[in-house]
Amino acid sequence: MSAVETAMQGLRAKIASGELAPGQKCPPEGELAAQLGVSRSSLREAIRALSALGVMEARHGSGTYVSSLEPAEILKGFALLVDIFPFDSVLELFEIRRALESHAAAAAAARSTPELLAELDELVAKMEATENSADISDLDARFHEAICEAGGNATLTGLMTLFRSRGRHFNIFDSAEGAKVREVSNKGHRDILEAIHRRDPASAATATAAHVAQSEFWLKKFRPAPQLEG
Amino acid sequence: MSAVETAMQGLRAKIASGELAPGQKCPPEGELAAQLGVSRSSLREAIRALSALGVMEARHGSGTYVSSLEPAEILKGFALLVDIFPFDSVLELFEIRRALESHAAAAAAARSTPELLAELDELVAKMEATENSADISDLDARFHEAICEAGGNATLTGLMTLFRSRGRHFNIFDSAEGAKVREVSNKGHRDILEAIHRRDPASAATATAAHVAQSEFWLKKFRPAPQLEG
DNA sequence: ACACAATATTCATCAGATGACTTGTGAAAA
DNA sequence: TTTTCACAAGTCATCTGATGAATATTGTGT
Repeated sequence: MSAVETAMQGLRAKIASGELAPGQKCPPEGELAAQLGVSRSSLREAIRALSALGVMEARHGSGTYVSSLEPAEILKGFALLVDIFPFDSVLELFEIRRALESHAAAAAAARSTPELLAELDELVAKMEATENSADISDLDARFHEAICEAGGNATLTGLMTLFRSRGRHFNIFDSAEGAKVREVSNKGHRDILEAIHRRDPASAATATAAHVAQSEFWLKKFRPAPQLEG
Repeated sequence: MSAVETAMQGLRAKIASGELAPGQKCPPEGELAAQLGVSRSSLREAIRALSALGVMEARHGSGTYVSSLEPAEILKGFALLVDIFPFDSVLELFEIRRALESHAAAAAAARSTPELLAELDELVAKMEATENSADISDLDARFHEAICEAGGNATLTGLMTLFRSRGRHFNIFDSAEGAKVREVSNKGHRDILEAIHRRDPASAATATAAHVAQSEFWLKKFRPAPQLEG
């Protein structure tokens, strides 16, 4: 086994065994490298790899820490990854969104609270009141996220937020038929919202599936070039 | 921006722009480091991070290559991650499995082929014929994977295989009520199989949801310690 | 008790040297 | 001609040591 693999396995073992608990500070690089029997360079590469996976976090001047290990938290680090997926794969993500967001919407409808309904009402009203595509995109993202959160599964919520992040770069609200897109999108949100108001999980699920499918349709139709910032 | 971040962004940009295409070989470390304006050490850490994310692959003595960038392929690298998730998070993964595998099973039922049916028949027959828990675990995994594959979404298939990988470590077939577990599990597989034979997507979905829920129930009940190898 | 400066700890980066592995080349043998 | 083998070049892997930068701690003076 290579030195870096040795270090990664060693760290993984320390974490899995509880010797290094989530949030805990690790020994300094030099000491840790000695413990694991590798050089500081190799240990640093191992830590860098685990950092990329969201398992550890190195803070300059302070130390290296084990992260929370919550899937929802870890998923946030993968946005960079989704950005470079090929277009066809993005379409596969939409199918997954369709299934999972429907599921979450049904759960949200079953357990909705006045607070959730109030927030969703406000978001939909704001979306219908503006034509600024950036604002709409933000409101739309929050609308879907709030429903996922209400579903009660933080991992699912994180996964959906991650998958949506790529779609947002395509800015379908800015396309040639932007007005039409907004109109149908608003209608979709209304349908979902009403189903949740009625505490109707089945309708919430089908409305959400239809809405996501609609987004997918537009994305396929326009297939605008993604905006790569940075 | 730190040196390693600079290198990662640079590599990401080269990949996103197509300068480095999937499968392509990168320039040697020294040259790449010079291009990006960082030291070899920093570049190596960046490459190590991208390797952990499944975006690149360094082959000793040969060179560094850009990976296929297929989500299904990239997901395979995350098994290490799922291994260290806290137990409660694993339960959240089961809810996701329930939704997604149901979806895939419905799709598989709608588009099943004689080849798929033949394989599933054989897998179920073998599972019913043995009591070896390791074999059963393998066959069970293949059964679910084959159905996901038939669903036609490679990303979804990869995601499910990843999520299942953690559950397998718990070896519920070896628990105190192993015989009972096997019996109910086999019944669940029969139900799913028959629904697919009948080309009945709705039944396939509900049978799959019930089967996954059953697995989740047992896992909660026994909560056996995971076997950490390595 | 508080503010602030000095000190210590720790990660970040760089440079250079050496080892290990892969690959292609060319010569020798079949 | 084809196959086999040794060798050399190219490349990644690892280690060491030194220096810089950010943070945490300590001590001091008010």
